[in-house]
Amino acid sequence: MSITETQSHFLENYDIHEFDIPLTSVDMTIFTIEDDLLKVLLVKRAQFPAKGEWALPGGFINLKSDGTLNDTVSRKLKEKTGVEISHLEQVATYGSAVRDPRGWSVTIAYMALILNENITLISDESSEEVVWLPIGDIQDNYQLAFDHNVILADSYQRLKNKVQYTSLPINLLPQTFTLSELQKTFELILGYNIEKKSFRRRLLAAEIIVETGEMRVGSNRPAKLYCAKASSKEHFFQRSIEGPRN
Amino acid sequence: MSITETQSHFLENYDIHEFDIPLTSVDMTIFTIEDDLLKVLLVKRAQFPAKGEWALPGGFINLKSDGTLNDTVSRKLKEKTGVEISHLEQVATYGSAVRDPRGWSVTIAYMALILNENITLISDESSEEVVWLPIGDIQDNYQLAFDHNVILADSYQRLKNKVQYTSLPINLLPQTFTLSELQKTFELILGYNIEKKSFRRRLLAAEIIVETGEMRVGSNRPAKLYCAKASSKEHFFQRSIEGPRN
DNA sequence: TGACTTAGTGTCTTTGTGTCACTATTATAA
DNA sequence: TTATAATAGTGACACAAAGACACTAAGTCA
Repeated sequence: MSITETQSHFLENYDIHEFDIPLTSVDMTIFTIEDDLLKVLLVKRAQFPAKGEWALPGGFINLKSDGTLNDTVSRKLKEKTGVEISHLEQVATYGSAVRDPRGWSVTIAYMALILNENITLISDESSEEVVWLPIGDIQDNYQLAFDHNVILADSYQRLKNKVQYTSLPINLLPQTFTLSELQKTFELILGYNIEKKSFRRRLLAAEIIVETGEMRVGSNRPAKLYCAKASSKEHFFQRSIEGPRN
Repeated sequence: MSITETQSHFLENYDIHEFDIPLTSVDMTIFTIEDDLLKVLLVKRAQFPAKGEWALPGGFINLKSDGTLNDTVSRKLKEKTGVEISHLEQVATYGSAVRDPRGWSVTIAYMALILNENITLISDESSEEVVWLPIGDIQDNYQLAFDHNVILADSYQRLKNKVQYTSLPINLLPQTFTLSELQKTFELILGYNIEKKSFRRRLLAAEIIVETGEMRVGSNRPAKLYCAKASSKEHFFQRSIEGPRN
């Protein structure tokens, strides 16, 4: 037999269930800004295990319909929020014998940023409630299912790190925005204030946003509106942005 | 029934094989420095699928003996090289319906740095050959099994990125080393030369290495020997190190 | 009209890196 | 013994980008 024939033979007789393999799922930390707070989407689980507990949304890969892991995650997000993702990235994969009572399990954790506009959260048979909760509130007062507190903390840390040297927060704002609004978004995530002049210099020098010509009018002096260049929703700066030195 | 009793009942009747779950494995890109070259460990697969092809080392989780994913990876590394890892980090997780001919599969990719000293590579029933190959050579001339060329490229990119703003290369050197040796290691990985003065200023200012008091004698002027502080094998610098401006 | 608020700028300081010529200390070979 | 090459290590200025902060600009609201 040739190598190819032998391999075909091998595959015909291959039974995936013959070996012990871990349960494998995806989970996601979906961030948005609402009422000047950084919030995360949580679901109350309607099924065992961890029935009735708060958890990050997630689920199993559909081996029939999902071609890739990204398909699985996009599908899950759409099931809960009905919207497209603005920014999605893998954070880390967690696997151990004890993190799920059903046995050895692996979960691939993602972080997503979405714009909070016209979103209606959707419950289904797997989740009896779906809500946005402020990140600080969750970390202080919520005991999440499985190891989701750890996953949440890691995702938040990743977000904070990236906000120090990328333009990620643009993904949390609408099409057009003022520099003050953008700075406010950075500050909400980082948890400290940024010097106005440094911030503006940095963003304008990067040439990743463009004046629309319109102004935001409302309270006090009108502000220039900007929109992001298509390719610049994840611009990497050369240096990190710092907080106040004293 | 209470919630707890109901959950026990659920678990007793839970059969992991009832659902379709993907095949889940780990793969690792193990880097070392040998003969002034950055090299990666490859194995020639002795088993189907991809029998006879070169691949990154990896394998399945042992649900009995491995408590965590890290256990799996450490075990695999020890099987091939017999040594402990100096630095290990998760790079990314790859999953799709087509990356493995056996069906839907997920692999969690790790990157490891090890010191190339007194290592004897070990073949076993799963790999008929185990070798160190220069990274450039692999990328130019080797068609690896599965999607391992992509995994290798991503791992190498991660390494290069981190070398620009961390002290990772310390993990590729012995206990004591000179600043020139350390600089050479940075340059090998980055692929460009660093200005000597900038490099030394940066490392000394970070206070992550200490003079041992000994000198490396040999050719020409003796050089001070340094050793890394325990906690500083992954120091993060505030700014990236750059190549020459022109 | 004047106080208040938010938008946006001018400019000096600070920090860390790039550049590059210079000194220092050894091996090696004439 | 001395010159030369090679590697180790430093001094000093230039430059880039961020921090600090006072200032001007243009609106709202009483």
